[in-house]
Amino acid sequence: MLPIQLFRQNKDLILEGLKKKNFRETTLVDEIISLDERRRALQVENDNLSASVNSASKNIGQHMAKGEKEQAEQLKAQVATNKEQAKGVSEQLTELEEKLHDAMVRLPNLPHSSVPAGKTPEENEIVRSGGDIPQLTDQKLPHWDLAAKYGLIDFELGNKITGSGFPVFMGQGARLQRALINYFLNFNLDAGYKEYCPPFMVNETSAYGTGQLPDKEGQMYHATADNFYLIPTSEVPITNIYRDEIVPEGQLPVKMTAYSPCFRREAGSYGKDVRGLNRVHQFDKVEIVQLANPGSSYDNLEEMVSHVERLVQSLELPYRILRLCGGDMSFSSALTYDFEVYSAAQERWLEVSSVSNFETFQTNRMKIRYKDGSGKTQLLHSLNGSSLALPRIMACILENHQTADGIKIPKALQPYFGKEMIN
RNA sequence: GGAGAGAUGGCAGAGUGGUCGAUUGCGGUAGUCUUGAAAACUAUUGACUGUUACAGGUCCGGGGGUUCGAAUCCCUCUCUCUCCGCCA
Repeated sequence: MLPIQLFRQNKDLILEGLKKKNFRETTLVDEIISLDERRRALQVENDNLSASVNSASKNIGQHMAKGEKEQAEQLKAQVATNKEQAKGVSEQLTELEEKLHDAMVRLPNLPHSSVPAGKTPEENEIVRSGGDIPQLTDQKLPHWDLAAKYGLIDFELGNKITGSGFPVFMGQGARLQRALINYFLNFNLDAGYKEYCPPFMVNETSAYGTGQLPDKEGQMYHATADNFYLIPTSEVPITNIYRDEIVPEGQLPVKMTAYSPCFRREAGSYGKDVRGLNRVHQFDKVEIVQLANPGSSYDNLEEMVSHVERLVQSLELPYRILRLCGGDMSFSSALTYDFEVYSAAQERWLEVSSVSNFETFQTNRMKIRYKDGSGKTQLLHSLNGSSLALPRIMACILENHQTADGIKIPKALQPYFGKEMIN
């Protein structure tokens, strides 16, 4: 949610940003401005009525105490008419506030100035790349075949137990999952992140706070009996830890990390995108989240990007970092870097991490604030990134590190996996 | 699941219809004293909205009601605690 002050002060900036993000319903902006003006006028009217009721009520009390019944009765009559008016005004006010709020939450975040214009993923900007693409033999296999060959993952069994998109990891495959989770968490801890193990279901307020609601309603699994949502990422519970909090400036930046399974309905996906581990309904991910001082949040973003980069490098995988164009960015983000790893067997790039600065878009909804040097309460900036999502990392490890003798485990991972090879 | 008790400012904890946005203590901040620190003392210290700035308005778990007036009375929802039951 954008701050309302921005609409009053700099409408053009909003329109420009929305255009870059290819957001079409720009009439919402004028609607918001006019709703806000009407709301404030009504607010003043309402406040004045309340003020006169308040002071009259005080006087009534004093008259009653002195036994001056007549004056008291007169004031009562006056209060009654005031209250009649106030009732109508406050009903209108509530209605306007709701309308205003509904309009505000439908607007996406504005892109940072460095975001390239563009509508499709092809227009994303390649920032840099690293690692070497391995030369595989003609016997190279995609990960779903490797998973079957070494007994690592059973996709069919998942169908039987739950449905498609719920793979069963087993044997060395299950062990590799556990190794990756532990390695990622430790890597994040070493960089100063605090570890959390949050609930995997959240209430409506939390889902709304990080922007999943109302924007992505249909993408989350919904436990309707209790009105809980299965988390699509641990960003949701982790960021909500600080909902309605004022963080002491000395604690900034707040750095948090968590492992969680992630649940996504992925309605509308199809084709080669969903083969094997490329797109599943339940997967594991280690997330990093920061709450940062607005003055330095883009430094924090760069720091997170290079953190994730070192992690990808340590897995000995070829990667590239993209700066997403306006049209490919998420609803809530102001600037997003995507990490893609090259799958030498599928001969395509797979997204494995997405690192974003949300500026005040989430914190405005969640009221996550700090006190600045002059003692004024200000919104913090929130940032997050995957560090890392497991399925495609696993796919790429299997595919890129396959040899005739088995699959080589990257050095950094060996202490966690306990072996040098899957064979 | 059953029965009972409760939810007040960063924390603890008063307040059961009328200057209560809220006594007090702790904590925080500033100062006095001190070579410095501690202690002691003094002052100050909630959030939101709104105004150029004042003023004004809202908030005592959420929502609704009674009343001229509600932290205080009534209804309802949520959550917490205690006991019983069940249970990884």
